[in-house]
Amino acid sequence: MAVSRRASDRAYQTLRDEIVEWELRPGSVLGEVEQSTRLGVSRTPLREALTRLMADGLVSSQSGRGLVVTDLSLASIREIFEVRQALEEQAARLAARRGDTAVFQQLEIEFAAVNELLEHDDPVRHAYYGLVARLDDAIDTAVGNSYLAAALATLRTHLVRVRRLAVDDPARLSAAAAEHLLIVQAIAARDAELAAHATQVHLHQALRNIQKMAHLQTGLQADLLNRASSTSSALPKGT
Amino acid sequence: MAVSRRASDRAYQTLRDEIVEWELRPGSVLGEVEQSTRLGVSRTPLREALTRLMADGLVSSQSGRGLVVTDLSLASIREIFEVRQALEEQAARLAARRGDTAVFQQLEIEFAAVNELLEHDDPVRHAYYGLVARLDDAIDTAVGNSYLAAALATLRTHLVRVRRLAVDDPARLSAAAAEHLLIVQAIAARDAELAAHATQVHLHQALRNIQKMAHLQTGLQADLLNRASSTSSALPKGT
DNA sequence: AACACCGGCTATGTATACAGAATATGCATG
DNA sequence: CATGCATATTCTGTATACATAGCCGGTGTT
Repeated sequence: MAVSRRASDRAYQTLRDEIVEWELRPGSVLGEVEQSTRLGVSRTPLREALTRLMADGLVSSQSGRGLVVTDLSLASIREIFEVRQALEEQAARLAARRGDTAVFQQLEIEFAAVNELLEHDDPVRHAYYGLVARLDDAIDTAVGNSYLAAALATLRTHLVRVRRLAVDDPARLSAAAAEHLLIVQAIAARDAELAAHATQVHLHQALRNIQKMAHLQTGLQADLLNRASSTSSALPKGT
Repeated sequence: MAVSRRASDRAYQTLRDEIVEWELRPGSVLGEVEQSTRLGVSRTPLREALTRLMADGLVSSQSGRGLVVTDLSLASIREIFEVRQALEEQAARLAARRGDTAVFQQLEIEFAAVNELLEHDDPVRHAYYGLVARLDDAIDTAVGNSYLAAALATLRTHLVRVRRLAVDDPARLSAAAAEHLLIVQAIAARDAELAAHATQVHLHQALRNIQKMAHLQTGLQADLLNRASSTSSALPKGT
Protein backbone atom coordinates (compact mmCIF):
# COMPACT_ATOMS: atom_id res chain seq x y z
CA MET A 1 0.00 0.00 0.00
CA ALA A 2 3.05 2.21 0.21
CA VAL A 3 3.20 2.52 -3.54
CA SER A 4 0.55 1.60 -6.05
CA ARG A 5 1.48 -1.44 -8.00
CA ARG A 6 0.59 0.20 -11.30
CA ALA A 7 3.23 2.44 -12.77
CA SER A 8 0.59 4.73 -14.26
CA ASP A 9 -0.90 5.30 -10.80
CA ARG A 10 2.49 6.06 -9.33
CA ALA A 11 3.26 8.53 -12.11
CA TYR A 12 -0.15 10.15 -11.69
CA GLN A 13 0.12 10.52 -7.93
CA THR A 14 3.70 11.76 -8.10
CA LEU A 15 2.97 14.38 -10.73
CA ARG A 16 -0.24 15.39 -8.99
CA ASP A 17 1.53 15.81 -5.67
CA GLU A 18 4.35 17.77 -7.29
CA ILE A 19 1.91 20.11 -9.02
CA VAL A 20 -0.18 20.58 -5.87
CA GLU A 21 2.93 21.20 -3.75
CA TRP A 22 4.19 23.78 -6.22
CA GLU A 23 7.31 21.76 -7.00
CA LEU A 24 6.11 21.83 -10.58
CA ARG A 25 5.19 25.46 -11.11
CA PRO A 26 2.48 26.71 -13.47
CA GLY A 27 3.76 26.98 -17.00
CA SER A 28 6.21 24.10 -16.60
CA VAL A 29 6.31 22.08 -19.78
CA LEU A 30 5.85 18.36 -19.16
CA GLY A 31 7.65 16.58 -21.98
CA GLU A 32 6.79 12.93 -22.23
CA VAL A 33 10.28 11.53 -22.58
CA GLU A 34 11.64 13.94 -19.98
CA GLN A 35 9.09 12.98 -17.32
CA SER A 36 9.11 9.29 -18.15
CA THR A 37 12.87 9.07 -17.64
CA ARG A 38 12.68 11.16 -14.48
CA LEU A 39 9.91 9.06 -12.91
CA GLY A 40 11.42 5.80 -14.07
CA VAL A 41 8.39 4.66 -16.05
CA SER A 42 7.77 4.20 -19.73
CA ARG A 43 5.95 6.67 -21.91
CA THR A 44 2.76 4.62 -22.06
CA PRO A 45 1.79 4.77 -18.35
CA LEU A 46 3.06 8.36 -18.23
CA ARG A 47 0.68 9.34 -21.01
CA GLU A 48 -2.17 7.78 -19.05
CA ALA A 49 -1.15 9.85 -16.04
CA LEU A 50 -1.05 13.00 -18.14
CA THR A 51 -4.49 12.22 -19.54
CA ARG A 52 -5.89 11.97 -16.03
CA LEU A 53 -4.15 15.20 -15.03
CA MET A 54 -5.72 16.92 -18.01
CA ALA A 55 -9.14 15.67 -16.93
CA ASP A 56 -8.45 17.06 -13.47
CA GLY A 57 -7.59 20.42 -14.99
CA LEU A 58 -4.09 20.45 -13.51
CA VAL A 59 -2.38 20.41 -16.89
CA SER A 60 -3.56 21.59 -20.30
CA SER A 61 -2.27 21.32 -23.83
CA GLN A 62 -0.80 24.69 -24.73
CA SER A 63 -1.91 24.97 -28.39
CA GLY A 64 -0.47 21.58 -29.20
CA ARG A 65 2.98 22.68 -28.08
CA GLY A 66 3.22 20.14 -25.29
CA LEU A 67 1.43 19.89 -21.96
CA VAL A 68 1.97 22.60 -19.39
CA VAL A 69 0.95 22.91 -15.75
CA THR A 70 -2.12 25.13 -15.59
CA ASP A 71 -1.90 28.58 -14.15
CA LEU A 72 -3.52 29.43 -10.80
CA SER A 73 -4.23 33.13 -10.82
CA LEU A 74 -6.37 35.01 -8.35
CA ALA A 75 -9.13 34.96 -10.96
CA SER A 76 -8.87 31.16 -11.17
CA ILE A 77 -9.19 30.92 -7.40
CA ARG A 78 -12.33 33.01 -7.54
CA GLU A 79 -13.72 30.68 -10.18
CA ILE A 80 -12.90 27.64 -8.08
CA PHE A 81 -14.68 29.16 -5.13
CA GLU A 82 -17.77 29.90 -7.21
CA VAL A 83 -18.04 26.20 -7.98
CA ARG A 84 -17.16 25.33 -4.42
CA GLN A 85 -19.93 27.52 -3.04
CA ALA A 86 -22.48 25.73 -5.17
CA LEU A 87 -21.30 22.20 -4.43
CA GLU A 88 -20.46 22.50 -0.74
CA GLU A 89 -23.70 24.30 0.05
CA GLN A 90 -25.61 21.46 -1.56
CA ALA A 91 -23.45 18.89 0.21
CA ALA A 92 -24.01 20.51 3.60
CA ARG A 93 -27.74 20.76 3.01
CA LEU A 94 -28.06 17.12 2.00
CA ALA A 95 -25.79 15.94 4.80
CA ALA A 96 -28.01 17.73 7.32
CA ARG A 97 -31.01 15.85 5.95
CA ARG A 98 -29.48 12.41 5.63
CA GLY A 99 -26.46 12.31 7.92
CA ASP A 100 -25.90 10.04 10.88
CA THR A 101 -26.37 12.40 13.83
CA ALA A 102 -23.93 10.54 16.06
CA VAL A 103 -21.06 10.96 13.63
CA PHE A 104 -21.46 14.71 13.48
CA GLN A 105 -21.98 15.00 17.22
CA GLN A 106 -18.59 13.37 17.66
CA LEU A 107 -17.07 15.81 15.16
CA GLU A 108 -18.82 18.61 17.02
CA ILE A 109 -16.89 17.67 20.18
CA GLU A 110 -13.60 17.61 18.31
CA PHE A 111 -14.15 20.92 16.57
CA ALA A 112 -15.15 22.50 19.87
CA ALA A 113 -11.77 21.47 21.28
CA VAL A 114 -9.82 22.52 18.20
CA ASN A 115 -8.08 25.40 19.98
CA GLU A 116 -6.22 22.95 22.19
CA LEU A 117 -5.31 20.97 19.10
CA LEU A 118 -3.98 24.09 17.43
CA GLU A 119 -1.75 24.97 20.39
CA HIS A 120 0.55 21.97 20.26
CA ASP A 121 0.36 21.29 16.58
CA ASP A 122 2.64 20.42 13.72
CA PRO A 123 4.23 23.19 11.71
CA VAL A 124 2.22 21.90 8.75
CA ARG A 125 -1.00 21.71 10.83
CA HIS A 126 -1.31 18.05 10.07
CA ALA A 127 -3.75 17.30 12.86
CA TYR A 128 -5.97 20.27 12.01
CA TYR A 129 -6.25 19.54 8.31
CA GLY A 130 -6.73 15.88 9.14
CA LEU A 131 -9.77 16.82 11.17
CA VAL A 132 -11.11 18.93 8.30
CA ALA A 133 -10.54 16.02 5.94
CA ARG A 134 -12.52 13.77 8.29
CA LEU A 135 -15.36 16.27 8.18
CA ASP A 136 -15.26 16.23 4.38
CA ASP A 137 -15.36 12.44 4.42
CA ALA A 138 -18.25 12.43 6.86
CA ILE A 139 -20.22 14.82 4.67
CA ASP A 140 -19.49 12.77 1.55
CA THR A 141 -20.62 9.60 3.31
CA ALA A 142 -23.73 11.26 4.67
CA VAL A 143 -24.73 12.67 1.29
CA GLY A 144 -24.21 9.36 -0.50
CA ASN A 145 -23.94 10.95 -3.93
CA SER A 146 -21.06 9.63 -6.01
CA TYR A 147 -21.34 12.36 -8.63
CA LEU A 148 -21.22 15.09 -6.00
CA ALA A 149 -18.36 13.32 -4.23
CA ALA A 150 -16.37 13.08 -7.45
CA ALA A 151 -16.89 16.73 -8.29
CA LEU A 152 -15.86 17.75 -4.79
CA ALA A 153 -12.80 15.50 -4.91
CA THR A 154 -11.34 17.17 -7.99
CA LEU A 155 -12.20 20.55 -6.54
CA ARG A 156 -10.40 19.76 -3.28
CA THR A 157 -7.26 18.91 -5.26
CA HIS A 158 -7.22 22.43 -6.62
CA LEU A 159 -7.94 23.80 -3.16
CA VAL A 160 -4.88 22.10 -1.70
CA ARG A 161 -2.87 23.88 -4.38
CA VAL A 162 -4.43 27.14 -3.23
CA ARG A 163 -3.75 26.32 0.41
CA ARG A 164 -0.04 25.97 -0.30
CA LEU A 165 -0.05 29.57 -1.41
CA ALA A 166 -1.68 31.16 1.60
CA VAL A 167 0.44 30.92 4.72
CA ASP A 168 -1.38 29.42 7.68
CA ASP A 169 -2.51 32.40 9.70
CA PRO A 170 -3.24 31.15 13.27
CA ALA A 171 -6.02 33.67 13.74
CA ARG A 172 -7.64 32.61 10.50
CA LEU A 173 -7.35 28.94 11.41
CA SER A 174 -9.10 29.56 14.71
CA ALA A 175 -11.87 31.51 13.01
CA ALA A 176 -12.21 28.84 10.34
CA ALA A 177 -12.55 26.22 13.05
CA ALA A 178 -15.38 28.20 14.61
CA GLU A 179 -17.10 28.37 11.24
CA HIS A 180 -16.62 24.63 10.79
CA LEU A 181 -18.07 24.08 14.24
CA LEU A 182 -21.24 25.88 13.28
CA ILE A 183 -21.55 23.80 10.12
CA VAL A 184 -21.12 20.58 12.08
CA GLN A 185 -23.61 21.69 14.72
CA ALA A 186 -26.17 22.51 12.05
CA ILE A 187 -25.73 19.12 10.37
CA ALA A 188 -25.92 17.32 13.72
CA ALA A 189 -29.12 19.25 14.50
CA ARG A 190 -30.48 18.34 11.06
CA ASP A 191 -30.91 22.02 10.24
CA ALA A 192 -30.34 21.96 6.49
CA GLU A 193 -30.80 25.66 5.85
CA LEU A 194 -28.46 26.67 8.66
CA ALA A 195 -25.88 24.22 7.39
CA ALA A 196 -26.16 25.75 3.92
CA HIS A 197 -25.88 29.30 5.22
CA ALA A 198 -23.00 28.48 7.55
CA THR A 199 -21.15 26.92 4.61
CA GLN A 200 -21.67 30.06 2.57
CA VAL A 201 -20.32 32.13 5.45
CA HIS A 202 -17.27 29.91 5.79
CA LEU A 203 -16.45 29.98 2.10
CA HIS A 204 -16.95 33.72 1.93
CA GLN A 205 -14.51 34.25 4.77
CA ALA A 206 -12.03 31.75 3.36
CA LEU A 207 -11.97 33.45 -0.03
CA ARG A 208 -11.80 36.87 1.60
CA ASN A 209 -8.79 35.75 3.63
CA ILE A 210 -7.02 34.47 0.54
CA GLN A 211 -7.71 37.70 -1.33
CA LYS A 212 -6.44 39.74 1.62
CA MET A 213 -3.19 37.79 1.78
CA ALA A 214 -2.79 37.96 -1.97
CA HIS A 215 -3.17 41.72 -1.75
CA LEU A 216 -0.52 41.89 0.95
CA GLN A 217 1.83 39.93 -1.25
CA THR A 218 1.16 42.29 -4.19
CA GLY A 219 -0.09 39.49 -6.36
CA LEU A 220 0.26 35.78 -6.15
CA GLN A 221 2.70 35.54 -9.01
CA ALA A 222 5.48 37.22 -7.06
CA ASP A 223 4.95 34.83 -4.20
CA LEU A 224 4.99 31.64 -6.18
CA LEU A 225 8.08 32.76 -8.01
CA ASN A 226 9.90 33.02 -4.69
CA ARG A 227 8.77 29.63 -3.48
CA ALA A 228 10.02 27.01 -5.87
CA SER A 229 13.75 26.99 -6.33
CA SER A 230 13.73 25.35 -9.74
CA THR A 231 14.50 27.73 -12.55
CA SER A 232 12.16 27.00 -15.43
CA SER A 233 12.87 23.38 -16.20
CA ALA A 234 10.77 20.69 -14.64
CA LEU A 235 13.95 18.98 -13.54
CA PRO A 236 15.21 20.55 -10.33
CA LYS A 237 18.66 19.12 -10.79
CA GLY A 238 20.41 20.65 -13.76
CA THR A 239 22.52 18.68 -16.12
CA MET B 1 -13.13 18.73 -38.98
CA ALA B 2 -15.50 15.91 -39.78
CA VAL B 3 -13.31 13.50 -37.88
CA SER B 4 -10.56 14.32 -35.45
CA ARG B 5 -7.17 13.52 -36.84
CA ARG B 6 -6.13 11.79 -33.66
CA ALA B 7 -7.22 8.20 -33.35
CA SER B 8 -7.62 8.51 -29.58
CA ASP B 9 -10.10 11.35 -30.05
CA ARG B 10 -12.07 9.39 -32.59
CA ALA B 11 -12.20 6.38 -30.28
CA TYR B 12 -13.25 8.56 -27.36
CA GLN B 13 -16.01 10.34 -29.25
CA THR B 14 -17.29 7.13 -30.81
CA LEU B 15 -17.44 5.25 -27.53
CA ARG B 16 -18.90 8.26 -25.73
CA ASP B 17 -21.63 8.63 -28.33
CA GLU B 18 -22.41 4.94 -28.26
CA ILE B 19 -22.71 4.95 -24.48
CA VAL B 20 -24.84 8.08 -24.46
CA GLU B 21 -27.10 6.74 -27.21
CA TRP B 22 -27.56 3.47 -25.33
CA GLU B 23 -25.95 1.44 -28.11
CA LEU B 24 -23.52 0.32 -25.44
CA ARG B 25 -25.75 -0.60 -22.54
CA PRO B 26 -24.81 -0.33 -18.85
CA GLY B 27 -22.86 -3.37 -17.76
CA SER B 28 -21.29 -3.93 -21.15
CA VAL B 29 -17.70 -5.05 -20.74
CA LEU B 30 -15.29 -3.02 -22.84
CA GLY B 31 -12.37 -5.31 -23.56
CA GLU B 32 -9.37 -3.49 -24.93
CA VAL B 33 -8.55 -5.81 -27.80
CA GLU B 34 -12.22 -6.22 -28.66
CA GLN B 35 -12.88 -2.48 -28.92
CA SER B 36 -9.59 -1.65 -30.58
CA THR B 37 -10.25 -4.10 -33.39
CA ARG B 38 -13.84 -2.92 -33.70
CA LEU B 39 -12.94 0.78 -33.90
CA GLY B 40 -9.94 0.14 -36.13
CA VAL B 41 -7.40 1.71 -33.78
CA SER B 42 -4.60 0.28 -31.75
CA ARG B 43 -4.79 -0.47 -28.04
CA THR B 44 -2.73 2.58 -27.05
CA PRO B 45 -5.14 5.31 -28.23
CA LEU B 46 -8.06 3.15 -27.09
CA ARG B 47 -6.66 3.03 -23.58
CA GLU B 48 -6.41 6.79 -23.59
CA ALA B 49 -10.05 6.99 -24.66
CA LEU B 50 -11.06 4.61 -21.86
CA THR B 51 -9.12 6.69 -19.34
CA ARG B 52 -11.04 9.77 -20.37
CA LEU B 53 -14.34 7.89 -20.20
CA MET B 54 -13.46 6.76 -16.69
CA ALA B 55 -12.79 10.37 -15.73
CA ASP B 56 -16.19 11.29 -17.16
CA GLY B 57 -17.82 8.59 -15.05
CA LEU B 58 -19.25 6.81 -18.07
CA VAL B 59 -17.25 3.63 -17.48
CA SER B 60 -15.74 2.22 -14.30
CA SER B 61 -13.39 -0.61 -13.51
CA GLN B 62 -15.50 -3.38 -12.06
CA SER B 63 -13.17 -4.73 -9.36
CA GLY B 64 -10.33 -5.07 -11.79
CA ARG B 65 -12.38 -7.35 -13.98
CA GLY B 66 -12.27 -5.09 -16.98
CA LEU B 67 -14.03 -1.81 -17.67
CA VAL B 68 -17.79 -1.76 -17.80
CA VAL B 69 -20.29 0.90 -18.84
CA THR B 70 -21.64 2.47 -15.66
CA ASP B 71 -25.19 1.83 -14.60
CA LEU B 72 -27.81 4.58 -14.79
CA SER B 73 -30.48 3.73 -12.26
CA LEU B 74 -33.22 6.02 -11.05
CA ALA B 75 -31.12 6.63 -7.95
CA SER B 76 -28.20 7.70 -10.15
CA ILE B 77 -30.43 10.12 -12.00
CA ARG B 78 -31.50 11.65 -8.70
CA GLU B 79 -27.85 12.03 -7.74
CA ILE B 80 -27.06 13.70 -11.05
CA PHE B 81 -29.93 16.12 -10.53
CA GLU B 82 -28.70 17.00 -7.05
CA VAL B 83 -25.40 18.10 -8.54
CA ARG B 84 -27.20 19.75 -11.41
CA GLN B 85 -29.38 21.79 -9.07
CA ALA B 86 -26.31 23.15 -7.33
CA LEU B 87 -24.32 23.96 -10.46
CA GLU B 88 -27.07 25.29 -12.70
CA GLU B 89 -28.52 27.49 -9.98
CA GLN B 90 -25.09 29.04 -9.50
CA ALA B 91 -24.61 29.36 -13.26
CA ALA B 92 -27.97 31.08 -13.72
CA ARG B 93 -27.27 33.44 -10.84
CA LEU B 94 -23.86 34.45 -12.16
CA ALA B 95 -25.12 34.73 -15.73
CA ALA B 96 -27.80 37.14 -14.56
CA ARG B 97 -25.13 39.30 -12.95
CA ARG B 98 -22.55 39.21 -15.72
CA GLY B 99 -24.36 38.29 -18.91
CA ASP B 100 -24.71 40.34 -22.04
CA THR B 101 -28.34 41.47 -21.92
CA ALA B 102 -28.75 41.60 -25.68
CA VAL B 103 -27.83 37.93 -26.10
CA PHE B 104 -30.47 36.78 -23.65
CA GLN B 105 -33.08 39.16 -25.03
CA GLN B 106 -32.58 37.47 -28.39
CA LEU B 107 -32.95 34.06 -26.76
CA GLU B 108 -36.04 35.37 -24.98
CA ILE B 109 -37.65 36.05 -28.36
CA GLU B 110 -36.81 32.59 -29.61
CA PHE B 111 -38.07 30.81 -26.50
CA ALA B 112 -41.28 32.82 -26.63
CA ALA B 113 -41.88 31.46 -30.14
CA VAL B 114 -40.91 27.91 -29.27
CA ASN B 115 -44.44 26.54 -29.67
CA GLU B 116 -44.32 27.29 -33.38
CA LEU B 117 -40.94 25.62 -33.52
CA LEU B 118 -42.33 22.56 -31.80
CA GLU B 119 -45.22 22.23 -34.25
CA HIS B 120 -43.21 21.54 -37.38
CA ASP B 121 -40.26 19.83 -35.77
CA ASP B 122 -38.01 16.85 -36.31
CA PRO B 123 -38.95 13.54 -34.77
CA VAL B 124 -35.79 13.88 -32.67
CA ARG B 125 -36.60 17.49 -31.72
CA HIS B 126 -33.34 18.62 -33.20
CA ALA B 127 -34.30 22.29 -33.44
CA TYR B 128 -35.67 22.39 -29.89
CA TYR B 129 -32.66 20.81 -28.23
CA GLY B 130 -30.41 22.95 -30.39
CA LEU B 131 -32.05 26.04 -28.92
CA VAL B 132 -31.58 24.66 -25.40
CA ALA B 133 -27.93 23.96 -26.21
CA ARG B 134 -27.53 27.55 -27.38
CA LEU B 135 -28.96 28.72 -24.07
CA ASP B 136 -26.45 26.55 -22.23
CA ASP B 137 -23.63 28.01 -24.31
CA ALA B 138 -24.85 31.54 -23.67
CA ILE B 139 -24.94 30.91 -19.93
CA ASP B 140 -21.46 29.38 -19.97
CA THR B 141 -20.11 32.34 -21.90
CA ALA B 142 -21.83 34.83 -19.63
CA VAL B 143 -20.52 33.17 -16.47
CA GLY B 144 -16.96 33.02 -17.74
CA ASN B 145 -15.91 30.31 -15.29
CA SER B 146 -13.94 27.48 -16.85
CA TYR B 147 -14.22 25.23 -13.80
CA LEU B 148 -17.99 25.61 -13.69
CA ALA B 149 -18.21 25.12 -17.45
CA ALA B 150 -16.16 21.93 -17.26
CA ALA B 151 -18.28 20.52 -14.45
CA LEU B 152 -21.46 21.34 -16.33
CA ALA B 153 -20.09 19.81 -19.53
CA THR B 154 -19.52 16.40 -17.98
CA LEU B 155 -22.87 16.64 -16.26
CA ARG B 156 -24.65 17.39 -19.53
CA THR B 157 -23.12 14.28 -21.06
CA HIS B 158 -24.85 12.20 -18.42
CA LEU B 159 -28.06 14.16 -18.95
CA VAL B 160 -28.14 13.33 -22.63
CA ARG B 161 -27.96 9.71 -21.59
CA VAL B 162 -30.95 10.31 -19.32
CA ARG B 163 -32.81 12.13 -22.09
CA ARG B 164 -32.56 9.12 -24.33
CA LEU B 165 -34.54 7.16 -21.75
CA ALA B 166 -37.49 9.47 -21.31
CA VAL B 167 -39.62 9.73 -24.41
CA ASP B 168 -40.21 13.27 -25.57
CA ASP B 169 -43.62 14.14 -24.17
CA PRO B 170 -44.95 17.13 -26.19
CA ALA B 171 -46.78 18.55 -23.19
CA ARG B 172 -43.65 18.34 -21.09
CA LEU B 173 -41.55 19.95 -23.81
CA SER B 174 -43.94 22.88 -23.99
CA ALA B 175 -43.92 23.29 -20.23
CA ALA B 176 -40.14 23.03 -20.16
CA ALA B 177 -39.92 25.74 -22.79
CA ALA B 178 -42.04 27.99 -20.61
CA GLU B 179 -39.73 27.34 -17.69
CA HIS B 180 -36.73 28.09 -19.87
CA LEU B 181 -38.38 31.29 -20.99
CA LEU B 182 -38.68 32.47 -17.40
CA ILE B 183 -35.02 31.69 -16.78
CA VAL B 184 -33.97 33.63 -19.87
CA GLN B 185 -36.21 36.56 -18.94
CA ALA B 186 -34.72 36.68 -15.46
CA ILE B 187 -31.16 36.65 -16.81
CA ALA B 188 -31.99 39.33 -19.40
CA ALA B 189 -33.52 41.43 -16.60
CA ARG B 190 -30.38 40.85 -14.48
CA ASP B 191 -32.55 39.39 -11.73
CA ALA B 192 -30.11 36.89 -10.22
CA GLU B 193 -32.38 35.51 -7.53
CA LEU B 194 -35.30 34.99 -9.90
CA ALA B 195 -32.98 33.24 -12.34
CA ALA B 196 -31.80 30.96 -9.54
CA HIS B 197 -35.32 30.18 -8.38
CA ALA B 198 -36.62 29.65 -11.90
CA THR B 199 -33.77 27.20 -12.50
CA GLN B 200 -34.71 25.29 -9.35
CA VAL B 201 -38.31 25.14 -10.53
CA HIS B 202 -37.28 23.88 -13.95
CA LEU B 203 -35.01 21.17 -12.57
CA HIS B 204 -37.61 20.09 -10.06
CA GLN B 205 -40.20 19.68 -12.80
CA ALA B 206 -37.76 17.94 -15.11
CA LEU B 207 -36.79 15.39 -12.48
CA ARG B 208 -40.42 14.93 -11.49
CA ASN B 209 -41.32 14.22 -15.11
CA ILE B 210 -38.56 11.64 -15.42
CA GLN B 211 -39.65 9.95 -12.21
CA LYS B 212 -43.25 9.91 -13.38
CA MET B 213 -42.35 8.28 -16.67
CA ALA B 214 -40.06 5.84 -14.92
CA HIS B 215 -42.94 4.86 -12.69
CA LEU B 216 -45.17 4.30 -15.68
CA GLN B 217 -42.54 2.06 -17.17
CA THR B 218 -42.27 0.13 -13.89
CA GLY B 219 -38.61 0.80 -13.58
CA LEU B 220 -36.05 1.98 -16.02
CA GLN B 221 -34.28 -1.34 -16.27
CA ALA B 222 -37.17 -2.94 -18.11
CA ASP B 223 -37.24 -0.09 -20.57
CA LEU B 224 -33.60 -0.04 -21.40
CA LEU B 225 -33.63 -3.78 -21.87
CA ASN B 226 -36.27 -3.37 -24.56
CA ARG B 227 -34.44 -0.60 -26.37
CA ALA B 228 -31.07 -1.88 -27.46
CA SER B 229 -31.29 -4.90 -29.69
CA SER B 230 -27.79 -6.16 -28.96
CA THR B 231 -27.80 -9.15 -26.67
CA SER B 232 -24.96 -8.77 -24.23
CA SER B 233 -21.97 -8.32 -26.48
CA ALA B 234 -20.68 -4.89 -27.30
CA LEU B 235 -20.75 -5.82 -30.96
CA PRO B 236 -24.18 -5.06 -32.44
CA LYS B 237 -23.33 -6.95 -35.60
CA GLY B 238 -22.73 -10.59 -34.96
CA THR B 239 -19.87 -12.42 -36.54
C1' DA C 1 20.46 42.94 -44.62
C1' DA C 2 16.14 40.69 -44.62
C1' DC C 3 13.11 37.21 -46.02
C1' DA C 4 12.00 32.80 -47.77
C1' DC C 5 12.77 28.09 -48.44
C1' DC C 6 14.83 23.73 -47.38
C1' DG C 7 16.64 20.31 -44.35
C1' DG C 8 17.24 18.15 -40.08
C1' DC C 9 15.74 17.27 -35.51
C1' DT C 10 12.83 16.59 -31.74
C1' DA C 11 8.51 16.00 -30.22
C1' DT C 12 4.08 13.51 -30.10
C1' DG C 13 1.01 9.86 -31.83
C1' DT C 14 0.52 5.06 -32.89
C1' DA C 15 1.37 0.17 -33.20
C1' DT C 16 3.08 -4.04 -31.66
C1' DA C 17 5.51 -7.22 -28.79
C1' DC C 18 6.27 -9.13 -24.28
C1' DA C 19 5.45 -10.22 -19.42
C1' DG C 20 2.70 -11.03 -15.48
C1' DA C 21 -1.51 -11.88 -13.26
C1' DA C 22 -6.09 -13.52 -12.85
C1' DT C 23 -9.71 -16.48 -14.06
C1' DA C 24 -11.90 -20.34 -15.87
C1' DT C 25 -11.92 -25.02 -16.84
C1' DG C 26 -10.85 -29.72 -16.49
C1' DC C 27 -9.25 -33.56 -14.07
C1' DA C 28 -8.39 -36.07 -10.10
C1' DT C 29 -9.37 -37.36 -5.56
C1' DG C 30 -12.03 -37.65 -1.40
C1' DC D 1 -20.98 -35.97 -6.76
C1' DA D 2 -18.51 -32.23 -4.96
C1' DT D 3 -14.41 -29.84 -4.13
C1' DG D 4 -9.73 -28.56 -4.67
C1' DC D 5 -5.73 -28.02 -7.35
C1' DA D 6 -3.25 -27.42 -11.53
C1' DT D 7 -2.85 -25.74 -16.01
C1' DA D 8 -3.92 -23.09 -19.89
C1' DT D 9 -5.78 -19.13 -21.88
C1' DT D 10 -6.79 -14.47 -22.06
C1' DC D 11 -6.68 -10.33 -20.21
C1' DT D 12 -4.35 -6.02 -18.69
C1' DG D 13 -0.09 -3.43 -17.96
C1' DT D 14 4.26 -2.00 -19.75
C1' DA D 15 7.99 -1.16 -22.89
C1' DT D 16 9.92 -0.08 -27.16
C1' DA D 17 10.11 0.76 -32.01
C1' DC D 18 8.42 3.45 -35.83
C1' DA D 19 6.20 7.23 -38.41
C1' DT D 20 4.75 11.75 -38.98
C1' DA D 21 4.37 16.49 -38.12
C1' DG D 22 5.84 20.80 -36.38
C1' DC D 23 9.69 23.80 -35.23
C1' DC D 24 14.25 25.69 -35.47
C1' DG D 25 18.32 26.78 -37.78
C1' DG D 26 20.93 27.58 -41.81
C1' DT D 27 21.70 29.15 -46.30
C1' DG D 28 20.67 31.30 -50.48
C1' DT D 29 18.61 34.91 -53.02
C1' DT D 30 16.71 39.41 -53.73
